[in-house]
Amino acid sequence: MPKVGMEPIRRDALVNATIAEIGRAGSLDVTVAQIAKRAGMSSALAHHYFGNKDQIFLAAMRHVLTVYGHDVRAALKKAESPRERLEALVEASFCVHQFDDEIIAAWLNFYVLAQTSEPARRLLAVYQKRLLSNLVHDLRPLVGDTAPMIALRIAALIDGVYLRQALRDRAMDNHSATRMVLDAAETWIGRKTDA
Amino acid sequence: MPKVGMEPIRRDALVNATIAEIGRAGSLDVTVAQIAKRAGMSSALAHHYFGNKDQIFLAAMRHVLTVYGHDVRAALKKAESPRERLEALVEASFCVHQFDDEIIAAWLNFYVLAQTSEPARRLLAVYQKRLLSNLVHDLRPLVGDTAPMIALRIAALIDGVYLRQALRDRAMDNHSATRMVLDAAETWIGRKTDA
Amino acid sequence: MPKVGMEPIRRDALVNATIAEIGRAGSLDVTVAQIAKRAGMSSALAHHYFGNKDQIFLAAMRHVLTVYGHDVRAALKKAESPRERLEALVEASFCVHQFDDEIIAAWLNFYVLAQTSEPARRLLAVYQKRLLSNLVHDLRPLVGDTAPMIALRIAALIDGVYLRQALRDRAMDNHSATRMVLDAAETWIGRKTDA
Amino acid sequence: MPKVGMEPIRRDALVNATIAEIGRAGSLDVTVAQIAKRAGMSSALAHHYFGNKDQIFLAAMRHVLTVYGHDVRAALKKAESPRERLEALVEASFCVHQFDDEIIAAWLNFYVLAQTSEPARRLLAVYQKRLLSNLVHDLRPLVGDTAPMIALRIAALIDGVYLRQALRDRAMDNHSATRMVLDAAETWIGRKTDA
DNA sequence: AATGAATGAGGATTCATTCAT
DNA sequence: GATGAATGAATCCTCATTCAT
Repeated sequence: MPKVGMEPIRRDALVNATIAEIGRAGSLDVTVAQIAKRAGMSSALAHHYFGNKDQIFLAAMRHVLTVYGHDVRAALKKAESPRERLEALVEASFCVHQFDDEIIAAWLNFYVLAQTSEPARRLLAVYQKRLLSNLVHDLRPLVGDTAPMIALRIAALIDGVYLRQALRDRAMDNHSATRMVLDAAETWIGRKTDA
Repeated sequence: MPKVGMEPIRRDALVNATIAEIGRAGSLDVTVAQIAKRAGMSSALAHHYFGNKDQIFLAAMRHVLTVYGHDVRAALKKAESPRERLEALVEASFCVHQFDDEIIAAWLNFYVLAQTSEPARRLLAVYQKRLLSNLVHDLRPLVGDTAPMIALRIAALIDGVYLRQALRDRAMDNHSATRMVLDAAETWIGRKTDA
Repeated sequence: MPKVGMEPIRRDALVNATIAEIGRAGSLDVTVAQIAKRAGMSSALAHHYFGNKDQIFLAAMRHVLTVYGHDVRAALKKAESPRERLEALVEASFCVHQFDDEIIAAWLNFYVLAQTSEPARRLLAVYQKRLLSNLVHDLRPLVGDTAPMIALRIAALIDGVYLRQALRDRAMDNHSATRMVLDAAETWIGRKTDA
Repeated sequence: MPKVGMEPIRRDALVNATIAEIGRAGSLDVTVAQIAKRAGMSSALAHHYFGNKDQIFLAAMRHVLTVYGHDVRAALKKAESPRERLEALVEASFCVHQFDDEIIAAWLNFYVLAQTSEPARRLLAVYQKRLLSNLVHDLRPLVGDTAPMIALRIAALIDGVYLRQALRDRAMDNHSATRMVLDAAETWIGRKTDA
């Protein structure tokens, strides 16, 4: 067995384990030992690769945001009109990679982490800014100057749906979530021209 | 100094200190000692009055929800039409007692707490259910059978605004927040009768 | 209600509560608060009357030994021959006041207390010495110079029966216990002359 | 210093330190920190290896019982007749490993522990049952059907001697203790054949 | 006489992190 | 590269004890 090139494998395993453990615990009260165990290694090794617990959390966050970014890009690739792109953005936000109990719990906790950790806050801010600018970009042809305002509403609505989902009380599937946001947006945009 | 009847005073002090500390820390990683110190007593006394840390957190949560409930009732009292009541509900959600950095941080963390603690989950669920049923009640005269759906959108929107506020990035004041939600709702409701 | 003359009542209540709590807990890990609560008063009052926890334990110990002393004297009063007195001593050791789960647990724990507390050790030593001298006194007419040796055996046997009883495993009632010790002693003493 | 395979060494050290500390304190009021310190390590490491204090106590108890078991087996190996085996059993009970202040204090406290802890109770019960069945087995050729009764007497006598020893008052050495129990038993058995 | 109020001192337990191998 | 070993620094919680009333 080659001992070289293990680094990316180990790091991936830790990142995934981190998300899984946060999901399981429903909070950031997760020990490095738990994460490492799930990732199949010693906690010492986790430290070796990441330096400290904060870095592990940040890497996990980066991973979630990266996957989300991929989902968005993939969805946008298939879209051909502004309205399709808009739908793609919302769909991506609720796509199966994202709208999963584990990931939702992770998102919620990343918001909490962002209260304490400046790097975490920055990561989340970047994601929000990107979503907003995407939304504005695709809304402008449809609604003109009210695009920023409506984009903000849509973004907030998406976040709100996530937050409520985190309570698992009146759970929705990803399709209903997408529909709900798109239907709400529909009224703001005005009757469809194409879509 | 009276040496009797301290219990309610101490409990209040602890509850307030808890919210303040959660706000300061931006997380539930707050020690009983910190809370007790801010409340001006020993941690032993905090345990004496609340039994354990969870109970302290729950009491703090109950307090926040109670204050919110008061705000809602006060706002509703002045409202005279369904539409006014609707506006009152949204306004109360963003009223100055609620839309304060400290309280917002507390809310966010209570959502996290609800992931772990069944009593906490129940408390939040009650609050959500009450908000929803209030919204539905006042929307029905305005929009008929779509009331539940629109109520859900409004509730999600409110939560979303809170969540984004928690990042303190593009901070809104409570008026803008209220306006944003009401404007968004306006489109769904339509200018049926009046205000 | 007269407030005077409460002291002996309170002290008795505390002593009884102490024994009961030690019995319940099966150990000396009993808090002053628990004892005071069972005795129907505040722990502060318990301290007022006894000074500190050690004194409470010692008083409880003294009480148990005193009751035992009474039982012995009462039993001896009815006895008319050395052999009857001997039987009376053994019977008293297993009489219903003594051979009760609560009291047995207390005895066992007093032996433990005696390891740490010199006054406790002295109390137990006094009890042992008195039992021994009683036994010797009544054995001498029956067995002559071997009395001290046989007394020691009987005393040890009694203690051993107590110790095994503490495990509640192969529980005996007080009659069987008495019989067992007396039968054992019988052999050492030789065939009965009177009794 | 080897940095691997420390576990058994550490566990042994902790077990011995536990017995020593219980002996020193004369009670179970011994902190993990004290035990760990005597064993030459941090209390965190003690927890790492044993999980919690109860497990440490149980391990210490198991150790004492195991050593006793070894002593018994070793003594029995040299015995050739029932009577010799009987003497061996009693001797082993008072052998130098057992009849040591530290170990006696430990035994006494394990009896107390057994009041609270079910596993502890089971351990003691096993030891008692084994001793009894050994005694019965070797008494039967000597006394026939009264073997169980006499076994019980002997067992109780042994325990009683231990209990009295715990007070350190009229301390015996292990030879006198053995003699005392064997002499007492002699009368019950009768000088049937010889040894 | 009686108690609620209050705390300092501790004790079990956890955990991130470091280190030697 | 990998890990078991090890610990200091917390943190929750308990409790005997004191004090003001």
